[in-house]
Parts: sequence; C-alpha cells; structure tokens
Amino acid sequence: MSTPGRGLHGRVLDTLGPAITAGEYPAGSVLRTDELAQRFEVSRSVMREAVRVLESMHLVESRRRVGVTVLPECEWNVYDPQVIRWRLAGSERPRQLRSLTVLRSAVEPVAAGLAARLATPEQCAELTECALGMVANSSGHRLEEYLFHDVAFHRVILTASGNEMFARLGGVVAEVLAGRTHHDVMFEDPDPAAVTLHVQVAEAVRARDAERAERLTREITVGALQELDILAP
Amino acid sequence: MSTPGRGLHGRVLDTLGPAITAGEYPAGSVLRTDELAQRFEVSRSVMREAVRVLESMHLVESRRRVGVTVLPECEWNVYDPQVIRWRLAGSERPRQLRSLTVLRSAVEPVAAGLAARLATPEQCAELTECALGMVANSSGHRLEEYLFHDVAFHRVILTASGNEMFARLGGVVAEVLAGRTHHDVMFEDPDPAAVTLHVQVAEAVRARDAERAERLTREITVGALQELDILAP
DNA sequence: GGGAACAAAAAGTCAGACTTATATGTCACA
DNA sequence: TGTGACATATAAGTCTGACTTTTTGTTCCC
Repeated sequence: MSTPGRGLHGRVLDTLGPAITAGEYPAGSVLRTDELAQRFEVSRSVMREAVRVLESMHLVESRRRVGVTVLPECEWNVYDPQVIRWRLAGSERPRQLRSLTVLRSAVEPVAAGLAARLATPEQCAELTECALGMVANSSGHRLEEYLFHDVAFHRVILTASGNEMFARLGGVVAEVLAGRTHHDVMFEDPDPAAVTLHVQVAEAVRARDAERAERLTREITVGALQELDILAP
Repeated sequence: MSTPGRGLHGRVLDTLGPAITAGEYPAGSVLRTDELAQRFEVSRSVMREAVRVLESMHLVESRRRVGVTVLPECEWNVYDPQVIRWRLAGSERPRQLRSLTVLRSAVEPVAAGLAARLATPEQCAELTECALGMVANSSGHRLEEYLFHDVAFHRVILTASGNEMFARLGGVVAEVLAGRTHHDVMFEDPDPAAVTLHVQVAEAVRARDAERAERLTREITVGALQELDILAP
C-alpha cells in the first residue's frame, strides 16, 4: 500500500506477512528458509532478509537446527503499521477493527484534552476548517469528501496533543475511518449528531476548554464503539 | 536485554539502533552499507540484514544509488518495543518516559473499566493478590518486591481488558515502573495513597464496578503524570 | 537553456562453499 | 530400566565474489 515492491524481499513479505497474520500457519508451525526460498523463487539471501523483518515484528523466531517458527499471536508487534495493514486486509479484519476502535476510544479523548491546552493557533484554525468541511459534506452522499475532512480532523487532534505516540496513531485512525466508510456500516450520510460533536470539539479546543474537549471527544468515540456493537462505558 | 546477541546482525543492531534513536545521525544522514559492514567488521550480507530490520522499524530508508538514509523521528515506529528500549537506554530517556506515561494515562483507566466487566474470577483473584503484595511491601524499603507486585497488577489489568493492543502495553508499563524505581524519583517508600488506590481498583474490578475502576485508575495515572511534572487533566 | 545520451555509484541479487549451534538418537554403564 | 556422555545430522548463520539494476548527475549537442 504505502511502499509496494521495495525489492524482492518486499514481494515475499507481501505474501508471507498476510499469510502468517491471517493464521494460515498456526503458532508453532516450522518453516525452513531454503524451502521458502524455493517456493518464492528467490535466493537464500533475499529470503533471509524477509525472515529478519518478520522476526523484528515478532511474527516468527529463527533458531538454528530447528527453522523459522511462527510465534503465537500474543507475541506479535500489533502496533506495527505493516502488521495492522496485513490484518486489516485479511480475515482478521473485524477483530482488528474492534481492537483499534477500543484503542481510539482510550487515546483520542485524552489527546483532545491535551490539544486544548497545547494546540497552536494554526492548529486551531485547521481544526475548525476540518469541522466545517465535515459539515459541508455531511449530506448528499459526499462520503469521500466527508471522510477526507474527518481523517484530517482526528489527525490534527492527535498531532496537536504534543505526544509523539498519540501522533503516530494518526495513520491507524485514518485506516479505521476509511474502513468504516468503504467496507462497513456507513451506507448513508453520516450521523448529524457526530458532525455537531466535531464542531463542538473544535470550538472547545479553540476556547482552551480541555475538560469539555475531552468529554465531547469521548462522546464521539462512544459512538464509534456502538457502531461496532462494542459494550460502551 | 530480552534477546542478547541473536546472531551477528543483532550485535550490529545493538550499536546502530541506539545510535540512531539517540539522534547521533540526524535525519537525512546517509550511510553506506559497505562502509558500515567494514566498520562493524561483518560481511555485507549480515549488514544488509541489519539494515532491513532498521528499515522495518522505519528508522532508515534504503535507496539505490543513494544509500541508507536516516528518517526523521516522526516516521519511526515508536511503538516497537525494541525502539522503546533503545530510547529508554539513551539520552532520550526522559522524553520517552514522558510519552509513555501520557500513553499509560490514556489507556489504563479504560483498560480497568473493561477489566471490571470482563475479568475472569482467576484474574480478579490475581489482582487482589497483587494489591495485597503491594501493601505488604509498601514500607521498609522493600522497593523491589513492591515493584514486582506493581508491575504484575498493571499487567493483569491490561490483559483482563480483553484487548490485545492494551495487553501488549504490559511490557511498556513494566519498563516505566522499573525505570521509576531504579533511576528516578522513588528513593523512599511508595506513596500510601497510591497503594490504597490499587487496593480499591482491585475491589472495584471484583465488584464489577466499571465506572469506579476507571475513575480510580485515572487517579493512579494522574499521580504518575504529576511525578514527572506533566500537566495533569 | 533544455533535453538526450552516457557514466558512475550504490543497492540489489545470486550462487556456492564453509561454519556453528543444537536437537536428537545411540550406546555404554549403573 | 533409566541416565549420562557422546556422536551425528540438520538447518541456520556467515562470508565472498561476481553480476545486475536503478538512479543520479554530468556532459554534450542541438
């Protein structure tokens, strides 16, 4: 998606990564580098590089005399964007979407609270601009335009929080929102209440009202949870 | 720390990873594989594998005819446990500790709320056991024993939340708590108020009182933020 | 000044030989 | 029968050298 075909080892990963994250090789399965190299018709060196990458994601473990062992799911680096993409693309998509939405529901309200204290005037302006964009595209089946501004809105919040780890979740949130628009529930125009909430969050941040920004954002994420039938606080 | 010296390429990473995350090579710096291989006295193949791992962490980008470019910090996979360890070990330690503590403050209360709904009886028992262990070691400079139970407590909460992404933060929280005990502020016995809060959280979870578990955990994390002089909600 | 052809540089790929760790089976001995 | 030492096979790990491919920057000509 982001970097397609960055070398032969990348091609191999494009097949092997999704296969492993989809559970095609159950935990404990043993693969052999030479065999994989043959299967993918690449040299051993290329295959070794691919295995190294999988190993750095804790998807597999390579040990002498035994081979490349697939690790149990609980070991995986589930925050690795690549792993997230692989899982979102496969049969684990619904579960991954739920995990991510719960994570959002924890992080975004806090991020909004911090943003209300730390956002620069430029970021405040961006935020209101995004909210207005959402309003402008909230009817008439302009789903793509709405999505664009929605993603931008949440990115600004996460960035303006001043926390690098929050900021790095921007991509994740983008994938979740895009997924919702393209694959799942949102067949018709977005919920007007949600749109209003976004506008109000932008206002709260501009007004430096951290407590209000946090509470309103929590309402947004509760909505996201409910859409997926996740028990909400 | 976890897997020392898993091959030559691992040794290289043990030096190169910390160096990059410490900012020794500013973003945009260009390295050459051959030169690095010489410097570390390893073959090109080994060096290439190391570079592949760094690339999968988005610490560097390898391009033909130009070399291995160090990426700006905003690109790094800051959730990669390895990256976190490297940064905690280097000069960026204080900043990393702050980022992680803010993340904790967002995640743990929500996790506690979920745990209150989803924890198994066994997990409830574990939780009270941990809390009691904390109480028993909260005086008399038994810092190590206290830490042990503290880490276990938070691990159980995160696991019992039923969210894999929360669960994976157990290791992170462990590092933060250990860091606090070993390097930073905690020279004397832990704050009695904090100990009490842990006991109360365990009670709330056992009583299936999600709202109370969340609120009490939020108090704990607010304390953690204040210890680092981070503006608290 | 702009575009096309060219040359150099560095990563990428491959093949093959060799080394090392280690899981497992074997055998002697208690 | 169980146990410990030892041998062996196996698969990953390492190194080397030759070759390919892409990209960048230069040069040269119109």
